[in-house]
Amino acid sequence: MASPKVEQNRAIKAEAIKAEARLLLARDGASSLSLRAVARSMGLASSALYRYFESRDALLTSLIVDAYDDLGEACERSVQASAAWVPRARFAALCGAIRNWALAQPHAYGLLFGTPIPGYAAPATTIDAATRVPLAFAAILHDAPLESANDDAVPAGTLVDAALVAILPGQSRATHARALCTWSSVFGLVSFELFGHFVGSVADPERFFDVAVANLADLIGVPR
Amino acid sequence: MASPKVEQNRAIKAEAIKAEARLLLARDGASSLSLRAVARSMGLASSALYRYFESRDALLTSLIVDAYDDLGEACERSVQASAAWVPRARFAALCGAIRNWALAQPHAYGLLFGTPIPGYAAPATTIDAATRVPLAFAAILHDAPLESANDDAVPAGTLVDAALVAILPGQSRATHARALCTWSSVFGLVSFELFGHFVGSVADPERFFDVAVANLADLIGVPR
DNA sequence: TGTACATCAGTGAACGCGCGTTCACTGATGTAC
DNA sequence: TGTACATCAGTGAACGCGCGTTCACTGATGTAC
Repeated sequence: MASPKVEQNRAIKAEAIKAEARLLLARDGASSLSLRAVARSMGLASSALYRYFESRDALLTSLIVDAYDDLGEACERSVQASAAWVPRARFAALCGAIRNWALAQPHAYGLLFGTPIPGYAAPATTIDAATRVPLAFAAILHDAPLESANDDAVPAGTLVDAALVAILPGQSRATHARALCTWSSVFGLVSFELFGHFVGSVADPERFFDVAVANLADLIGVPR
Repeated sequence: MASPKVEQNRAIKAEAIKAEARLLLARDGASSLSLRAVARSMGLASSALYRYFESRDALLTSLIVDAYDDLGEACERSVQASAAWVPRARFAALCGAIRNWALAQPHAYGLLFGTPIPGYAAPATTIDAATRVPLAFAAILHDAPLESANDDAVPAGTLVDAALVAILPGQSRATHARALCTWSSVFGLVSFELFGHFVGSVADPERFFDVAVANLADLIGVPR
C-alpha cells in the first residue's frame, strides 16, 4: 500500500534511471547496456535498480517504448507543422523527420529497427507506441488524392485488411500494399545510410535522401 | 616456412571451425557467438582456435565475408537462371532469391544488414564480397530498356558517379539514384518482414513481397 | 624403409573482466497519533 | 509540534556464470636424411 508521495518519488527516480540509461544507450549502443553500467554511472549499487525495474529486460522494454514514443512524437510534430502544405511536401517532411531522428540517435534507431536482440521478445506494451509512426504516414495520405492503383494485383488474404482499413480508411487494397511498401522503403533508406551500405556510392546522403523520397512519393502515388 | 601439407591441413581445419561457427550463428545469432562456444561445440580447448584465428573479430570478419559471398552466389545463380526471361520477371526472381536467402538464415542476414556490431569495424576485405549483390542487380538492369528519368532532379555531387558508372554503365544519374533507392527498398522489405515490423498488417508475407517487388520494379522503371 | 628431429596441433590452467540477480542489512523518510 | 514506528531506498558482499586472451606444456605429425 504505497502512499502517494512514495509512489511519486519512485516514478521520479525511475525516470532518472531511464534518462541515464538513454545516455548510455546513445553512447555505447544497446548490446553493451547493462544494469550494472547504469548503476555505476549513477553512483548507485547495481542492486538498487531492482527496486525500480524487475530485470534488465524490463528496463530495455521501457527504453524501447520511450524510443518509439519519441520517434512517434517527432513524426506527429512534422505532420502538424506541415498541415497547410501540399501532400508531396508533407510526405518529404515526414520522411526527413524520421531520418533526422535516426541520425540524432543512431543507437536508439538500431534498437527499434535493427537486428532484434536475441533472447528478448518485445511485449505487447510496445505496440501502441510503435503504431504512431505509421499513423503519421496515414494522416498525410488520408487527405491526399492518391493516384488509383489496380486492385487485381493484390490477392485477397495478402494483407490484414481490417488493420489497414483502420489506419488508412477509404483506400483500396492495392494502395494499402503500396503504403506498406513505401513505409518499409523509407526505413530501408535510413537503415542503409546509417548502417553504412551507401558508403562508396552516395556522396551527399541528405540530398540523395531527398531524391529517393521523391521516388517513393511517386511509388505510392502522391500527386506532383 | 610452413610446408604445403601443413598449410593445407590448416586451411581444412579453419574451414571446419568456420562451419561450426556458422552453425552456432544460425542457431543463436551473432551476439552470442563466442570463440569459447565454437571451441566447446567442437570439443576443443578454446585456446586451440587461436592457431586459426587471430581473435574473435577475425573469425567474425571471415563469417561476414562468407555470408556476403553466399548471398552473392545465390543472387548470381538467380541472374543466370533467369537469363532468358523478361526484365520484370528477372527482377522479381532476384528479389525473391534475396528474400529466400534471408529467410533461410535470418541471423546471417542480421549480421550483414542489421545493427552493426558495436566495437566491430568491418575491414575492407568485406567490400568485394558485399559488391556482388548490387552487381547482380546491375546485370539485370543493364540489358533492360529502363524508362527514362529526369536528371535535373538529381544535383551533381549527390552520388559517387564513378562508382555507379562502373556498376551500371550507360545510365543517367537519375537512374542511378533510382537504382540505389530500389536496392535499399528491397532490403527494407526483407528487414521489416524478418524483424517483425509487418506483424499485424501483412497476412501472407510471400504474396505481399511479390506485390511490393512489382511496385519497386515500377519505381526503377523496368518495363511491364 | 627406418630413424632423428623440428615443427606442429592442441591442452588446461590461469588472469582479469563484466554480467544479472539475490539477500540480509542499515540508515533515512514519511506517517499516524 | 513532537515522538514512535512502519515502510522505504539503497548498500555491499556474494553466487555462478561466460567471456577473450595468454602461456608453458605435451604428444602427434610430417620431413630430411
